[in-house]
Amino acid sequence: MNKSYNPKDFEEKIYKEWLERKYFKASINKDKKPFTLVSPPPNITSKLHVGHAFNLTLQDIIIRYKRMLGYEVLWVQGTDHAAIATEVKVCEKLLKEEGKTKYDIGRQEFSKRIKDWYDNYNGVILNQFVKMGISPDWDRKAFTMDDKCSRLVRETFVNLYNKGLIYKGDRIINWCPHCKTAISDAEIEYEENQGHLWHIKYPLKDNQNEYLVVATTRPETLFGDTAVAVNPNDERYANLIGKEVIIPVCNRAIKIIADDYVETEFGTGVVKITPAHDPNDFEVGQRHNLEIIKVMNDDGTMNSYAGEFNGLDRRECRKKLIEKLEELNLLFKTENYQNNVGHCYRCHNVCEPIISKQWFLKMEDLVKPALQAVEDKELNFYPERVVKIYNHWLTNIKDWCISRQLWSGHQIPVYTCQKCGNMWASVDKPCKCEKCSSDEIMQETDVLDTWFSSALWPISVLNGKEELDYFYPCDINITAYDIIFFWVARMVFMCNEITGKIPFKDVLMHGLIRDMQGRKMSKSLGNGIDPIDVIEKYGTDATRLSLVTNVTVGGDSRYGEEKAENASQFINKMWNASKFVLMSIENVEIKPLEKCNLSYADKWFLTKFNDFVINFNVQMEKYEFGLCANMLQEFFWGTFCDFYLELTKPNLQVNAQDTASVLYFALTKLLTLFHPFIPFVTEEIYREVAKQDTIMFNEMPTSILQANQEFEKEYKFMEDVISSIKSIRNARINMKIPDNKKSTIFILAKDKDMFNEECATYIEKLAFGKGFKFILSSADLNEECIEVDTVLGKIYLSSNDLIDSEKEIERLRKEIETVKKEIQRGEKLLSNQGFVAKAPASLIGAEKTKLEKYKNLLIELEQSLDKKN
RNA sequence: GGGAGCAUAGCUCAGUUGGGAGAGCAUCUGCCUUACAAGCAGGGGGUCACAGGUUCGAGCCCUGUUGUUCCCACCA
Repeated sequence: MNKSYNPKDFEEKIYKEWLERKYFKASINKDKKPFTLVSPPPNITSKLHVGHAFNLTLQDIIIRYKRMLGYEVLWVQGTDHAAIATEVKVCEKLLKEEGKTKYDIGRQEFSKRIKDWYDNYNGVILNQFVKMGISPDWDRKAFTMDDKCSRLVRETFVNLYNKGLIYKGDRIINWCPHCKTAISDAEIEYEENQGHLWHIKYPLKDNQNEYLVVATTRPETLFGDTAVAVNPNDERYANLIGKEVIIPVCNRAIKIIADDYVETEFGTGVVKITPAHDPNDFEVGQRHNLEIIKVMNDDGTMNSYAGEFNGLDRRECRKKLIEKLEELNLLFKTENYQNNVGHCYRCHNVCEPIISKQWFLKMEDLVKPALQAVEDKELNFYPERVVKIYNHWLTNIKDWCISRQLWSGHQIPVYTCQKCGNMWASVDKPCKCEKCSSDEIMQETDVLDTWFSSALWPISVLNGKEELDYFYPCDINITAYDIIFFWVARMVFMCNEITGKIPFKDVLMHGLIRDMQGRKMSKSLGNGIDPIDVIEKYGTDATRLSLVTNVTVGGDSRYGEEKAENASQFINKMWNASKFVLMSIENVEIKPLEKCNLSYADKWFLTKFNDFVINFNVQMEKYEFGLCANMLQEFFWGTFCDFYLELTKPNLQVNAQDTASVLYFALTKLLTLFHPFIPFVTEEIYREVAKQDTIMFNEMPTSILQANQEFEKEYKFMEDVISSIKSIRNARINMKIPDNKKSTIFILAKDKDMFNEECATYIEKLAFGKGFKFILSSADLNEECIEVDTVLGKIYLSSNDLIDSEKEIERLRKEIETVKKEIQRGEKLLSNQGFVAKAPASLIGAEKTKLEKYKNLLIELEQSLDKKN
């Protein structure tokens, strides 16, 4: 092993070897139980960011953990085609440079460009992912535009279409004028907007001196008004119902109608009804058979209905129209008004609710089993509170708008005969009409929402029925909570529709990574951390460990580079401890643990280790990876290094073979436990220490001790030894005894049977400096010494040079105070009738024992103090 | 408008069915003790947001308040 830890020495090398040796391969193996991880693939346009790094680390931890527990693990990585994002990039970068639009080159050529672009980029993101050291089966790398995925998309569509679950219709949808496509409700992000509420006069047709005042936030839509509405019970306007008003500027007459939808209290109690541009107005229009007038073009400019404003952008039109209304004295007043305006989740431009002919997937029936599965605990969320969000969304869901007016993506597999008008869905492109055999058939031009294909991912990554039977349903989906609607919910109901089975049992929804101030990382704030930079500086292991340490299930976490530095320091510690073990086992023939002659220290450590491993596995099963990472580090550093390694040092001199064998056992088990978290360094050390090819397939320890091994007596005694060591260290520091003073130590032990040479050595080595010599004593000493009371008994340091009487008296006084407080506490607790009556007996017993102990200690301490005075 | 999370040491956070407030970083003190100064040993530092309640006992359970973050929602 190299002298110091440097991840650059081995991380890349090891990953290459893993790939060459096909360690990540997953295949049907009837001797093993499968474990399948399915999580949303990254967008092909992505760059690895901290969120990905965190997500991938969690996924790889569970995959490696389950692999080591003996499962046949399957984890497929790949990319999602992200139609909108890609199309925008190709249009606005590639084509713009050529001075062309997609319409100039036509759909066929454009599709070719898109494909080229995908071919170029597919793999870029995955190569970045490789840097995280993850272990998916790369041979199965998938892409949502692959033939296999595409075919499943078409099959699913046809199936749903034939069941009558997919329909085409005119509905109000969200239109992004920048992306020039419809988007679904889930893709809308509402942002607070400091806008205005304009009160506009609509003159009565019969008496143009009188008018109704209509309040609106989107005045430019007035060109599409086909009525104004009032509440039927609103007495103010009762006599006007059925009469007509004139739309200002537009000068068209529309009816005054009555509808319950109008709230009397809001605004003026009069609402302009624009069925083409507002979902509520659309419904009102349906009820009253109103005409539908669309006043905007696809790019957000006004059309000819807007008269003189024709061709102006909607925002520009609004400005000019208000000016005009003011001019005409038709603007009654303007109020500041705060409302929520929908923005496109991709380009962040304001979207327009607009009427449009689109394809929809009926949600009502699909959603039922998705809700039922959660109810039946067939589908579980971690943390559990996510269930509420999931249920709420699914119970209030509207039909899903699945069509997009784009040229990239899966084209809707619906065909229309130009001759007979027959419309049908087909998986493969038909060449003739199925009814009249005409070859004049046209395919729908729209493509499907990217999430339609994404939702099929758990199935589309599997090959054929046999794999489906073995690997599906999957075990877990690990995802950030921000895409629960896009991915998780849709995967559930779509996959269930296809297979009749919920696609995964557990969903682990982790939090988001924020900066140290708790802000979202974003380009505009410039507070983002590039995980590649962190990896460059501290290595993959440290990056991974820093991401998962100190996080809770579902909780957001704050991240700064210093966390990677801490993790790196820990790994360095592990490196050095391993070096020590390596030195110790050199030239030693390693014995199996059950044949070792165990020391007190060994028994103590193994007992602690055993408890730890059991608890570790319990937490891992609960997906408490953050807690596990903490526990591991604490155990390794605090228990293994700080105590056990130190305790083995004297034993190595006396009994090298047994001691080294236990050390070897402990280290290899520890490395195995750590491997899912920090795969590279554990592999590197393990190869060196165990002379094996890899640690990757080691059996994950679920216990350390055999069932018949009981070390309780030794364990308890060692706990006292350690406690005494701490007491002595304390005393020494308090009395400022320098390390280089020579002295003899005597101990008056309470339990002489347990107190052997071995335990004496532990105290000598760990509590004192090298100049101290230890002697087991049987009587009180008369000469003046420093006396330390410990749980084991009195310990005396004999050299007069050491004694600083004042310091010692001070220390004794301080300790007496502490002990008195303890006694007070115990007495108070035990004299509490309620406590004695209702607390568990074991607790009362423990408190009594403690009180007794402290009382005795107090007597001894007071005697010591008397002697001094 | 509805819902959820969070509030614990100077900072980042743990705290598993209620049973003596913890870790890391930072700070202070003493140590180059043959794995490790990226280290070792030790110390200081907390009204567990606030106010009630349940209980023998509350950081933990209940109610309310405040602050904060987020999600959902068509009030023109």
